[in-house]
Amino acid sequence: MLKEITIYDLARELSLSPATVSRGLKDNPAINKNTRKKIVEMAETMGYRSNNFASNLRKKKTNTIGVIIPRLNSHFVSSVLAAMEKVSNDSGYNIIISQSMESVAKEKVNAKTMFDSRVDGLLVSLAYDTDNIDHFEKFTKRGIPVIFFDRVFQTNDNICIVIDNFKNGCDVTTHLLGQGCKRIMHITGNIKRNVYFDRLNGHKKALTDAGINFEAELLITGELNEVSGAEAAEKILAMKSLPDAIFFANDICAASCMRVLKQNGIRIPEDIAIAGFNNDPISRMVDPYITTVNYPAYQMGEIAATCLINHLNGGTNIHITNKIILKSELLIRESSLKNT
Amino acid sequence: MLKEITIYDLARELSLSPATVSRGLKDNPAINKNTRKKIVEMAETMGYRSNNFASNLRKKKTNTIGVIIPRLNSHFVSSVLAAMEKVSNDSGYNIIISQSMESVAKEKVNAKTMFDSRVDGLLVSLAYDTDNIDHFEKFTKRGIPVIFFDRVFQTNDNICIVIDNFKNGCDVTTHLLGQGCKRIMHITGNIKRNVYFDRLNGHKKALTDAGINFEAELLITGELNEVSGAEAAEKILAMKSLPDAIFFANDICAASCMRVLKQNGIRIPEDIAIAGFNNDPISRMVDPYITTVNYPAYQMGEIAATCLINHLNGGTNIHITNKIILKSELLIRESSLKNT
DNA sequence: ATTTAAATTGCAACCGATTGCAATTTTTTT
DNA sequence: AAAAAAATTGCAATCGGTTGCAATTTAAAT
Repeated sequence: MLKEITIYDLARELSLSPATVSRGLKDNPAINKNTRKKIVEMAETMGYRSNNFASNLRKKKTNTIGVIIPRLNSHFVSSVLAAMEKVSNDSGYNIIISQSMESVAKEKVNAKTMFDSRVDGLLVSLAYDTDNIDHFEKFTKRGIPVIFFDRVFQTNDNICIVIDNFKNGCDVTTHLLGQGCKRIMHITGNIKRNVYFDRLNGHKKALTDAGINFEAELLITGELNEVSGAEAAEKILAMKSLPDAIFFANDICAASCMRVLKQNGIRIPEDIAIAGFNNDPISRMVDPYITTVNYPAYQMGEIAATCLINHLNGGTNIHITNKIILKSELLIRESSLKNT
Repeated sequence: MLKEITIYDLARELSLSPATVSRGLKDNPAINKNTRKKIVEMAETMGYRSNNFASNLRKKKTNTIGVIIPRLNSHFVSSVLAAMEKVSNDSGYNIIISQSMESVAKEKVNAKTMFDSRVDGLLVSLAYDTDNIDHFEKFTKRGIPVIFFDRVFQTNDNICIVIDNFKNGCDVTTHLLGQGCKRIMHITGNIKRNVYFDRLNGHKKALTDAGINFEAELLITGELNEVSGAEAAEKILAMKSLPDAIFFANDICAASCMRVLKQNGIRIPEDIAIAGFNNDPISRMVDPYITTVNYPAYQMGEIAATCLINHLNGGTNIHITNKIILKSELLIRESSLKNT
């Protein structure tokens, strides 16, 4: 069990003061170049490693960013996290990840844990049923920046990074209409959640523009997972008059539903055209490939983290910006192409 | 911007010493029950939160566990992490996650970062090409426990948590043989990696037991991802004599390959039976469902974390155990059922 | 050679919780 | 009621790095 080397050890060895050693290691411009060189070399040979706790204690800064996500189980989330991790590490920040498991209750607990661990900033994508963000107030009150991404709750003084769900929803439905579809179902999640709310409204807008009435019967809200996809299929098969297209708010649900429909002899896209959302790899694994909306997950993570870190480093002031909208676009594939 | 409350503030308010307050908050038995009660209440009303850095600095313990994984993009990894997170949080530990992106180089950097952040323990699943674990030596030298899971490198003095890949590999192939298959391909990853090596050997064993020679032509090693699955399909379609079964070392690759085969008119399982590995959700999203091996991911994460934390808390001595093997079993589905 | 300015380095107080040991108070025993 | 034991509480040092300010050294200006 080796002994830990401190700046005091280095100082003694170099006949310098700990203050000078500290500054030398931190590239403080007040330190002479040669002195710095000696310090760094000695640190190297003695196997010194800085003690973050001592440093954090004094600086009242943890160099840690907290990330709260609903669940760590989609390609989307994985990509976002990969980007956040890269950006953070490159800037000398650590990240702590925690999952709300789609529950506000757990989200609140997680927020408290993050608070108690004194993260310097927070990146959050909200749970399924979160309908206010009071539990993040204690952060803003203490001046700890919180940035929301994807699943957001917009207020006047928070920052959100999103895609244009309304426009994308509208694009998908417009595309389906363009394929001659008239009875378009929409299968989505909790419409209290911005992403689903906006996609639905985009869908409605496209219908209205085409002079078609939105029928409540053609809307199903659920969990948007594998199981609910299969359930949706059963419901659809039981309908007296089938839809000619289905727009899902995510690809997993679309793929799962499509499978059951196919098993029941429905031809995709001939009988029913299908479109999903997210460009999850699964959309390219099933037959036919599913038309979807490409979601710039990696970029979203990158931007969210960069934005937060810039702010923490005193660069750009975060509070000038209020909303960042990333570009996302419709990817048309076989599952929705009726006329070729 | 609220001021942070410290034990000194509580002490002043209660006319006690900081030492007593500290003990009171930590349920030290030396403190009188009534005093403790007063302290806790005052802490509550004043909104006190403990400063981990001061505590860590003094105690030389971080209450943080590091997790290094190849990549955060599979259902398997997500499940493992979910479990680790739960167990850790329940025991008052934080976790830091980092991805090696399947590269030893990055794995080494990550290990260094973890070391410098002074994690109390480490949970590791190795990268694709890691073939020694020297970069974890500095941990063991300092008495920091390291537990390997899934992708491991077994030596005499480390702990590994795994499934019986050999047996499972053997089971899969035996099942395929039982369906009357004779030319069974195996598509796998880098066979330097234990998991792939063992599955391959299990496969060979089953063949040998059935009196069938292993043909090198029937083995493909690759990245085991979506792309490599499609590539494998092309290779197979180009073979003069097709295999009658394919055993993939993961489900993603199996699903992707199956899709291309189907597009080329190959019937699954009639022409070629297919089996995967991991019980990834995708195995139940494609048509037909893919026969696979159920991998107890959540339990693996749970056990790995529990084991580490028990050790850290001075419970069981980790060094008595050397290897933990979890139960995993073959899930037979349509993709491999030739005779029904 | 002096003065003035700039560059280096050191002093010493902090950051906030923990803990061995001593001091004090309370309870029990004789 | 005095002595001994047990229960509480406090003192003060410690963990290791940071930083405002002062002190010293070196370089530039007069």
